[in-house]
Amino acid sequence: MTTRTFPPLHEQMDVIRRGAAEILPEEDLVRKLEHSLQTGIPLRVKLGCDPSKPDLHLGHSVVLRKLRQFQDLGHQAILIVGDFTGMIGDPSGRNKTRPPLTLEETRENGRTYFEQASRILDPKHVVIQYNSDWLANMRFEDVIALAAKVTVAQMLERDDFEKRYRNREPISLHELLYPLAQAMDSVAVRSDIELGGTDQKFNLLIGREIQREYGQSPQVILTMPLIAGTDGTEKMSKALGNYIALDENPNDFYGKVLSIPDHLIVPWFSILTDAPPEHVERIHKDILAGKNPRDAKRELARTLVAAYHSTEAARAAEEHFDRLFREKLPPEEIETYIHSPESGEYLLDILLKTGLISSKNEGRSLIKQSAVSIDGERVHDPLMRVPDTPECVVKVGKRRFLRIRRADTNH
RNA sequence: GCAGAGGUACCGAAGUGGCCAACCGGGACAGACUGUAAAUCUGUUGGCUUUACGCCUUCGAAGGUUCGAAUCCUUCCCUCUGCACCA
Repeated sequence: MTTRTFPPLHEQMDVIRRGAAEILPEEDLVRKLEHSLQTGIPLRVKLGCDPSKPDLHLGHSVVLRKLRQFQDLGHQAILIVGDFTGMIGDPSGRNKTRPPLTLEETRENGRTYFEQASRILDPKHVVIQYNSDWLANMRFEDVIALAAKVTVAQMLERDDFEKRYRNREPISLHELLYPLAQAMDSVAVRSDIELGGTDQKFNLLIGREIQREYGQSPQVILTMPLIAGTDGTEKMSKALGNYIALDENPNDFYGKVLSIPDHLIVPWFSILTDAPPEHVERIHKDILAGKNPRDAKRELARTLVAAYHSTEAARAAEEHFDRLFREKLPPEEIETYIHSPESGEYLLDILLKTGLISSKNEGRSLIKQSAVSIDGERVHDPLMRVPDTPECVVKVGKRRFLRIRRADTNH
């Protein structure tokens, strides 16, 4: 363990507090930071990741960004891949038990998780641990002893369990063990601080209790607010489809940000970007003063795309968006399908084959709704064939395009 | 184990022998409109085709009754509640 120097206490606290929902207990954090300042030993900051759903989105970025801040302050980031707990399935926020994964699947997912998280974290200074390393070796009596440390009433306090119980939805016994497993992770890595969304508060607190049982100084817990998804009401989650993935391509990323309701502009700005608080405040005032929120939203979209891709990509995405939706022109790059006239294919066949429609019925109904056009001409006939031109562009709905090129045309 | 309730399309939820490919709501998709992929209004939302009151597959699973079943019967699987049992 190398020793190092850290920024002064109040500076660290300022950074750590920014955007946090809760720090419990704050005095412990101060104490731990002071200790680290004196000894030069970094704090061990734990974040658990759930390998059952390895697609990270902006919701995850909130807590990852916080972890990054700890890294930048000189502390040790510890990422726990829940490969073992993935076999249990975390019930949070969902009313269906997850299908259990195999250990191999969770390992693989853990890898892609880390890849995506590296867009935010400093990947060189992360310790990655797989919790099967310690959980898989526990004996049944160890598990029972662990389970004895909490009561059923405590477990049922957890909002998700309580709700499901009240709604007479199934709760499997093994789900109750999840918080305990997560707590064992804290014991295993001797975490000083554990990060999580506010929905994790319960689990994080159990970690404190169990660490104490094992004679460790309990971790400080730091929760981050959950952000609303693109629909503006529900929290961002993959299950609800209101998310923006971290590896979303720049164009979709930009477009999805622009589609959020106006009231999310300020919260997203302040929690998802590095924009200084004064700047966010300025934007907030401008909007209240009647400035068109579109401009702020465009800036937000550019900022986010720039953070996850590049400034260049952000500009290109904005141009692409304007081209498509303001000027209603086809995009510059369109997938091309080579068509041989003698094949006798109907337009619908081609659209189905290229995935622009998922069934011919869908295609027919889209044609009926005048959602299909060729080179700007509306298609009305479901038995339409490809026009006898070297090349044409088919548009389905607002966003689906296909260039069809005749096979004999040289290019 | 006993008793009661229940399992319907992406989700929620109607439907208890034919008019059911299945009301309605959400979501999704589309058209109009718009600063926007927002809001609003309208439409579509199992598949196939010769687009038709046509054909095929679907209402936990498998069988059966019937001219005809999501709807009735049998067996099985699963969930919830209560009781019983219980280290």
